[in-house]
Formats: sequence, structure tokens, C-alpha cells
Amino acid sequence: MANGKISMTVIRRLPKYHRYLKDLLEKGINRISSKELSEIIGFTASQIRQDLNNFGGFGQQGYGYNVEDLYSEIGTILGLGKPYKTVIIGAGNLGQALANYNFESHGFELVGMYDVDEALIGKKIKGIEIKPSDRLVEDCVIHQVDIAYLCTNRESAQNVANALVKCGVRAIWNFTPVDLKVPEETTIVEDVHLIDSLLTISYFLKDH
Amino acid sequence: MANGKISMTVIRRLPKYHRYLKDLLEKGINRISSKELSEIIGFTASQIRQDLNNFGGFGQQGYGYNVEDLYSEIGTILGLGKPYKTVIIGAGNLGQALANYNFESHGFELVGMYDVDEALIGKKIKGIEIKPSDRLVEDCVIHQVDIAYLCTNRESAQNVANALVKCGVRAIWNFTPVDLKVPEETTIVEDVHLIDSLLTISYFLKDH
DNA sequence: CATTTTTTGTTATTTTATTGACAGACTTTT
DNA sequence: AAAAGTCTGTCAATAAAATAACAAAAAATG
Repeated sequence: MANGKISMTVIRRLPKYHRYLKDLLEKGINRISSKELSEIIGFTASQIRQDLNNFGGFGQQGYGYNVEDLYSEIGTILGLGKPYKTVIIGAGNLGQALANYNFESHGFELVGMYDVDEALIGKKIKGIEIKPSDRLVEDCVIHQVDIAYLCTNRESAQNVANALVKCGVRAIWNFTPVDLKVPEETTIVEDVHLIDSLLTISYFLKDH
Repeated sequence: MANGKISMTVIRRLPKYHRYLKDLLEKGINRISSKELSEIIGFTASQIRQDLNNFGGFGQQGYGYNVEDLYSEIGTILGLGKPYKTVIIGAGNLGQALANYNFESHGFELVGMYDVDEALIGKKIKGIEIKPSDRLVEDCVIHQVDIAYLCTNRESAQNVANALVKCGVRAIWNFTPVDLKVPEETTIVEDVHLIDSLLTISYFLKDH
């Protein structure tokens, strides 16, 4: 049943289950079978049952799954509910965009924004003042920051990552086009390589 | 050798090859073996050779690969060089962030930005004026837009996607937390589901 | 210029992921 | 409360992806 070692492909499907279950819940649907879910989410019913059974038997034969319970279970599996402290490094457009996203509602509290650009320092986004980057390390230690959103330019990325590792930040959400080198025992890196994503589009467009 | 039907896993690795080869080129390295490349890129040498051989025999026994040639070949495979016309729908922070990214250098020309917010309309980003959303369809037809960067809110996403499909936009780069329904014969959707990515981090943080 | 070394392209093997099948548990119906 | 129907959990089969193995080609060496 539970945690033997879940594969990355399964883990990456969990947020999608979570999203769809929330939708169902908001529509007032409180019961769903793997077959019905498969029709709206686009995975096979078999895969849904197998995915969920990695974490426990949440369903019931002849009935299906209780939407509210399953939503809550997957939320727990995903570590939601717990509050995480986050900082944004690089407060340009992307950094500001991320600050304005509604990640708080999922438990990701923004506690600091940092930049090297004098023109940005002092500006407030959602009540958070952009501070000079040399305050980053100190603040991370004080606040016990869990996740850093890395939105600097390519050149600074690895240096900032090194600093983050040193001051105990446990995860880096990496928006730079760099593959960061960090010790894998202590630090998680989740890449959002926009250019890679765009080039994938280009691949499919090219010969039509 | 060439195009029998390349799997998505292979295609998603191509941009990474492209990035690393560019780095090598800029460092003045003009020859590399699959083994050497494997050490810096982090795929196995076997996988690298197999990936590349999906598209043709670019290497030479006893020598390896010519960096410049391989970089150029992969660029061609990815459809780079060809100019693509793009628009941004939703000109909030994220839309503006994308406008300021240097995607032009890869051949992605921004030809329009659209929003429903009166406060944004008329504002210029990188020389592009933000226009009201009701101009979108008309402009897409006039400019023969290839790719739309979809940065609206959740509620508008599917409606905008429907309009884009109708006016012949071939690809949607989807930043909304919605799984768009579009006819797969005519339209590509590439999702950047930020919240899914963040929840993946949460999963790994939760029990440490 | 023959020998040794390197390194590819390609096939074989192993591992991982997805799909299919079905017994048995629970629900619904009559 | 018995019978019929539903749907899960799990195991088996298939498919896909990653890795390993190796013959043959070219390069480097002496």
C-alpha cells in the first residue's frame, strides 16, 4: 500500500488529480469512480487506480471514491496544509508576477524579495519590500525559509544557489535557464525552463 | 535513421542538448564524445547516442561529434531559424515578464499584447502597445500569428483558446491552471502549470 | 603502415510505465 | 434478504524507455 518509493511520473500526476478533485468538489460532486474520473482527467481508469493505490486504498468496491476524502488525502500526500516560507530572488517582471500569484492560498507564504537593481529596491509588492540581495542569506536564516524562487539572470544563478544551500533553504524553484549544481541530499531543484518549453512548441510547428 | 515517430521523452531532451552545445561552442570546444557530453549534461552516453540517432548519424566513429554541426542540426530539428509570430494574451505581470524575455533571439517575434484591463490598455512594453482583447482575433488573422502565450485568468482561458483555434493560431503556450480542450489536429498546447510544479516541491519537502 | 585505441551506430537486455483482466467486496435493486 | 450489478485493488501482460553490449569504422600512435 503505502510509500515504498513512488516514481516521479506518478508524483507529477498528483497535482493534476488535486486540481480536478477540487473542481468536482466545487461542483458539489461527492462520489466518483475511476472510470468517470478517467473521462474528465484523461488518464486511464487503470492508471488512476494504480496511482492511488501507491498511497493506500482510498476507494471502495461497488462505490468508487469519495471526492472530499480523496481531495484531502492527496492534499496531505502533497504536503499541503503545512505552511512553507518562500523568498523571491530577482524582483523583475517574473519575480513580481510570482509574488502576485495566489500561492499563499496553498500555504506558500512569501517572506522576502531581493534584487540587485537599485531602481527596484524599496518598492513594495503585496506588502513585501524588495530588499538588496546582500540581505538574502541573513533573512533566510532568520525566517527559516523553505523554498526560494530563483528569478535572477543566468550569470548569478549558480552563485545564488550556492548561498541558498549554505543557509539551509531546502528547495529552489528555478526559473533561470541554468541546470544548477546542488547537493542532492540537502536541496531539491525544480526547474521551470521556459525556453525549453517554447522550443518544444517550435519542434511541433516546424514542418506544418 | 530519420523521423519514424519520435517519442515525447526524446523531444523534451532536445532543448537541453541545444543549450549545452551552445555553451560548449561559446567555450571554443569543437569536438565532443557522447561520453564527455554525458558527464556534463547528465544523461548516459548510450542515451545520448540513441537520442541523436533518431534523427541521423551526426557523429563519427573514433572521433565523436562536431559541436558546431551538432548544435546546428539540433537547431534545425527544433525548427529554429524560422521566424514565428507570437502574441501575449493577458498583459499582467506574467505577460509583461514574458514580453521582456529575450525570445526574439530564438526567432519568436512578439507582434501583439492584449488585455481586458483598462488600466493596462495603451501601455507599451518593448515597443508593443497593449490593446483591448476584442482586437485579438482580427490581429491574429492579419499577422498570421503562430503562437499565443496565454496568461489570462482561469475563467477566460478556454474561451480565449476557442477564439485562437478559430483564427488559425497553431500553438498555445498555456500558463493558466486549466487543461485546455482544443482539436489536436490543428492546435498544439504546451502547458506551464506553475502550481503543479510548486506542489511537486511541496511533495518532496513534506516529510523532512 | 600496421597496431592499438577510441568511439560511434545499432542491436540486445533490462528496467520502468502503462494497460488489461478479474476475483472479491460492496452497493443497489427487487 | 437474495440476486444482479458496480467498481476497487491487485496481479498479469504489454509497451515504452533506458541501459548495456559489441562489431565495425575511423583516429591516433609508434
